[in-house]
Amino acid sequence: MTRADDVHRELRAALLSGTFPYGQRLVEEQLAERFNTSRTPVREALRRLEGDGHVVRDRSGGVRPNAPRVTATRELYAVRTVLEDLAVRTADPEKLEPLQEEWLELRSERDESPDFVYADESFHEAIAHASGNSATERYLHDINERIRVIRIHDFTTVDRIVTTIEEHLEILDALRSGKTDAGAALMRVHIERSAEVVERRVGELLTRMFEEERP
Amino acid sequence: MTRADDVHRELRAALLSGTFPYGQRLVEEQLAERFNTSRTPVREALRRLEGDGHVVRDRSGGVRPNAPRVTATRELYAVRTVLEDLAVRTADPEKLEPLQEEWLELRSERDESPDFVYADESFHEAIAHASGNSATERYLHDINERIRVIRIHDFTTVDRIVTTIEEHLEILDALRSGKTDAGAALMRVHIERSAEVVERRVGELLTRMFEEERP
DNA sequence: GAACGCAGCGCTGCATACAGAGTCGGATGC
DNA sequence: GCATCCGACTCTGTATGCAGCGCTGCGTTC
Repeated sequence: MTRADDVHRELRAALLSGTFPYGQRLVEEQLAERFNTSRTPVREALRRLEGDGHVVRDRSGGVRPNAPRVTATRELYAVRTVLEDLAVRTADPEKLEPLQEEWLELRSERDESPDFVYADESFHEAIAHASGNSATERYLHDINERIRVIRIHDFTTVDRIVTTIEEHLEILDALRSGKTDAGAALMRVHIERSAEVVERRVGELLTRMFEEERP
Repeated sequence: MTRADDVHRELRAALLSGTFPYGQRLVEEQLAERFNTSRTPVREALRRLEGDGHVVRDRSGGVRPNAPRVTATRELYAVRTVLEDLAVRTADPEKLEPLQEEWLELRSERDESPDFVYADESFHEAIAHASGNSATERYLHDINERIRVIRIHDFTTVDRIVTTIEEHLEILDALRSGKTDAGAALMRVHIERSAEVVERRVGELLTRMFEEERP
């Protein structure tokens, strides 16, 4: 674990939690001081975050947090839908047993943690993994990284969490009984529902964010 | 355009053309000398290439070219199929007119350049662009980058080039007359054919590469 | 003869110095 | 009062030095 790894991980977490306003430039030297290191590891972390799409550079070389946009989110959901469809259709049902157990437990626990988005991501990535296609897995992971900053606000109500858990279990039921088409259809509806909720909230969310930014 | 950009671009081209044997370690200092610069831009370029999937790091920090594998190619083709399907179905037919003109010309020219793979890529990326979904475009571009090293060997025969041109024109015909489903079906067949040809050749190709590598 | 240890070295990770591009604000001219 | 120019400052891009890790190969020991 190098310092560049640390900075990358911590800075990403900070970006996702909204620590840095979208307009504000991320200055290498300031970040170096903040993370008690030199500019070199910070530079490296920033380049990686740029590749991850979490920051963008302006033409003068400055780096800023990448503000999520409604259009981009919609586009990512369109891609996600077809990739999840592919994953579901090629997933090996036998590999889904531990996942089912895990989510049955989650249902009984009625976990309301604000980190639910991570649990949700791991559900979808587990299905991609069960498909045995590492490319699908990688691209879905990338999409998750990009929409996480929005999706965090998808699970702020208990209602959404409960619905999500039920839908996950329905999908697993279908897949484990070999009803692939049914599972794929359920998955499609599941993702469309999430897209709707997210889209409804992202507008006001961004408005609020940009208002906070201007003192 | 910084030196890191230059090194990134040139090194990527060198990797795709097979300049560096797959087993051989890419040493920062040697690359710096080769590109007439210092280690810093080389480091940055290597980090980006790592993110692009063109190089991999071993646990001791060394960087090596990422060898294409049959499995990985097959997985990438599976993802490509569903993304091209999405692109075709959402492409704006009106935006395809210049593309059709371009490929009608290509047909009459019977271009047999070894760079045909780039023309082919630009066809598929143009359709993704016409879909107006930049995420689709980005992921398809990424896939093209990853399979190019293999696909270069897809177009070594005139036959494959002629077939490809005809199929491209059929797809455009269907899409421009509003027959979306037909276009999508044609595209699917088109890509499956390419996958078959590639898969048939990739085995022997890799064998040859690894033989050359051992003196 | 095999296994272990140690020294040498090659390479990466990190820190820091320097140069040049970009930016902002103040002074100056109209 | 407004536009413009100039200079100081800020920040990035690049070069380079240094420390430490890990590998290799040789010698030693059992």
